[in-house]
Amino acid sequence: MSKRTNDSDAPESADRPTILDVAAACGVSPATVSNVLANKPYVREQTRQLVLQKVAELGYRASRAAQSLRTGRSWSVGLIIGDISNPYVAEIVQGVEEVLWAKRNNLILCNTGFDADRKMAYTSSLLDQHVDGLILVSQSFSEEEARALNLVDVPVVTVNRACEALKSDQVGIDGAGGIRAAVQYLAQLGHRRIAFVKGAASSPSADGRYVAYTQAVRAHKVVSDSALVVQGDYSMESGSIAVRELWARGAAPTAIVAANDLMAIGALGALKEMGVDVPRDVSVIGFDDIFLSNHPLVRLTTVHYSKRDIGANAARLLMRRIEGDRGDGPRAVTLDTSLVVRGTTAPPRAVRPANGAPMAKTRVKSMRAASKARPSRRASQS
Amino acid sequence: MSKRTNDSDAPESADRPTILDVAAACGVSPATVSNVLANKPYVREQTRQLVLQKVAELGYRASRAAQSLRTGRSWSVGLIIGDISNPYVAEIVQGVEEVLWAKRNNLILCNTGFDADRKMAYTSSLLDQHVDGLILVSQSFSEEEARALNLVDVPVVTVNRACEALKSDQVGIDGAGGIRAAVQYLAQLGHRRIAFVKGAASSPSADGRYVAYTQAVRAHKVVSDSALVVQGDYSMESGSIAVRELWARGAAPTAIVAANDLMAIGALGALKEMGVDVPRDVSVIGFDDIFLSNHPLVRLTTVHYSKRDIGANAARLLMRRIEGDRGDGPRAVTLDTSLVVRGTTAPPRAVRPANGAPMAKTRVKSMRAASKARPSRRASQS
DNA sequence: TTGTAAGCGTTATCAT
DNA sequence: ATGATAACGCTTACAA
Repeated sequence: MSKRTNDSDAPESADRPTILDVAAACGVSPATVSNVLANKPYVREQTRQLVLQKVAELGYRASRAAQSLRTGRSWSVGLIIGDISNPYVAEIVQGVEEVLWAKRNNLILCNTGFDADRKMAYTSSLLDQHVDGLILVSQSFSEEEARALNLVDVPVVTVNRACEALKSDQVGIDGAGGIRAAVQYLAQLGHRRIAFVKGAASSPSADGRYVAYTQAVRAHKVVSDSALVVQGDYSMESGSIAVRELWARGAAPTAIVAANDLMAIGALGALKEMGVDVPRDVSVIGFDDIFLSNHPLVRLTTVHYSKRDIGANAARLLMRRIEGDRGDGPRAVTLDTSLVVRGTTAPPRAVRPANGAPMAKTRVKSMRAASKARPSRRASQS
Repeated sequence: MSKRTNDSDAPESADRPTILDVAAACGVSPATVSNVLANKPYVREQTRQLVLQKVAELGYRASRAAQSLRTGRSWSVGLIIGDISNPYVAEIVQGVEEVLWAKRNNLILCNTGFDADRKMAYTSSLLDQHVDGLILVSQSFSEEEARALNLVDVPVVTVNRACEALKSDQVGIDGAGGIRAAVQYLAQLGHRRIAFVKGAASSPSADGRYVAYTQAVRAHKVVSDSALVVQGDYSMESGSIAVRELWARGAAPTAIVAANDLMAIGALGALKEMGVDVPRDVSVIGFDDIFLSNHPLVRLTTVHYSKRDIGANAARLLMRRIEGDRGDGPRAVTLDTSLVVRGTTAPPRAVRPANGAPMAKTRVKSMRAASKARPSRRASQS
């Protein structure tokens, strides 16, 4: 019998039945109930049925706290992100959520606002509760931080950033390939003065994209001029400022590549306010293909990749590690990008009469966008 | 002494120190360590210092699982939302996250995709882990669901929806007041044919906004015609469709009020494609003031309210209950709205010459937008 | 002011 | 195939 007061006269008692209640109801030991619930192969079919029935009857649900305490697993993973209201982050979260849900894991969301203290506090709180793993989006731990947290044993995967301190798995996108495809496409359209709006100064991904821009500019023999490069910080606002800066410098470009969509869209806004027509006077290409970019009012040509896949891949990588995969060193998955041509790109004014279709709506794989001759190559291999 | 193998010769052992290790290191009992950590008033200052020091030295952190098991509290709350990639949801989450963080509570995020089965599965999983409370965004439990989950005792607060089954606290916005202010503003501008795009058919908030529209139309003696009302579902797509439907019906309106921004923006897209100029040919007002709406390319006049405040209020209400407030019945907080006049509204063509400033950028409290005579009144009181 | 000991609800290791 | 029993790491009476 249960030690509780709820006997059969009061079956709807307020507090939850424990495994002992189930065991008592079945006339078996708690261990057997546990074995049934864990699908152990050696329980007699008859007992299994009985237990299952009583479990349903009593509405028994195992206490996660007790399970965690006993097994050391919490069936939850921590997701540490910088800014949940950034539209592309939401999609990543969705991808993560989906695969975790499939494995009945919980997602514990931590929003740091890119504050290092909060990141540390959150992480150690997650460690307190024995999360089975950690996913960091656009964040990383320094050697020092990793040491302070004593981040041993708990699997970590980073998104859009490497973490040298741990040798953790990571998933990212081929940012450089995307930028190359964008520059190449503009070059083929006839543009010679292609400006670049850089991402946040502290961001590794921003560096990579900038390097890719400079390489592509050289490769396509297009004008390379430091006056065409302006620093942004990934925010929409900084895109507007960048454009004004560009024009203030004199020699305006005929095309602009921004390191992300938010800045490209900010640029679009500034251009509109300045009375510069897109794409007639200037072409604009972004990076990310956020929700907003496909809107009829925006129709931004941009580098596309699946945010949801990023999240899903991160979660899958993590689950593999959690499930015991100690395989060869850190794994890294890099997702492909593709250029989506929408309404903000066209040949520059000079060559325009000779060339049609400024509003093409095709989506093209990065390389194909520029080089019809070799349809099977990808930007990431160029 | 600790029963573990890590004595002072191997202080950096891999597995985490327990309270016993700390107690041993201090030469006190585990209870004392616990008391120190719980800030019990009666511990000797000297002991407190010693314990604190050793705790820091060993890097001891209490196991949440053990604490939960013992105390029944988990220091985490579940947040059940329909669609995390909806831009306005992200801001609500941010508000929730902020107040939970302040109280060092965890946020467990559950994305149901508005699927009832997933909602139920997630909820019972949250219950398994003894979450201290639940926040439901734009969702609710039926009597039956509530019974199936045995949702007793765990505090719940709903956002943008009531839950009659529980008599839970709720936070919402004065949607009706916002819609009234929108209609009133348009009427004062001189519009007579004001269309309305309804929200999702199953949504209580959509009903409320529609009712407010009909009342306002009557109050302002503007044309009331069922041909001016079209069903949407809160999606951008449905806003586009609604506009085409409206025009297909013949007598086009001179103004459109949409039950949310996404639909209003969809409408803007369709109007652009149809060559109908906004605001010259038709005015458009949305509801929500999402991030997108303030963009230079969009500049949507809309009903504003603080999404972050909604989240913060929900979290605060919940924390009060968790902390033991059993006060008088369900509490409800209703946040104010205000009309933000941007670029998508102007007087209708007929009266336009007589009236200026179609691009006013002022933000106005709802009522003031329409009635300069009584600047202190609010839409919610009209 | 501090220590002892019971117990929270599981699961794992033995026996049987 | 099933049952005792001992942890897991903490908090909290209660005793000292």
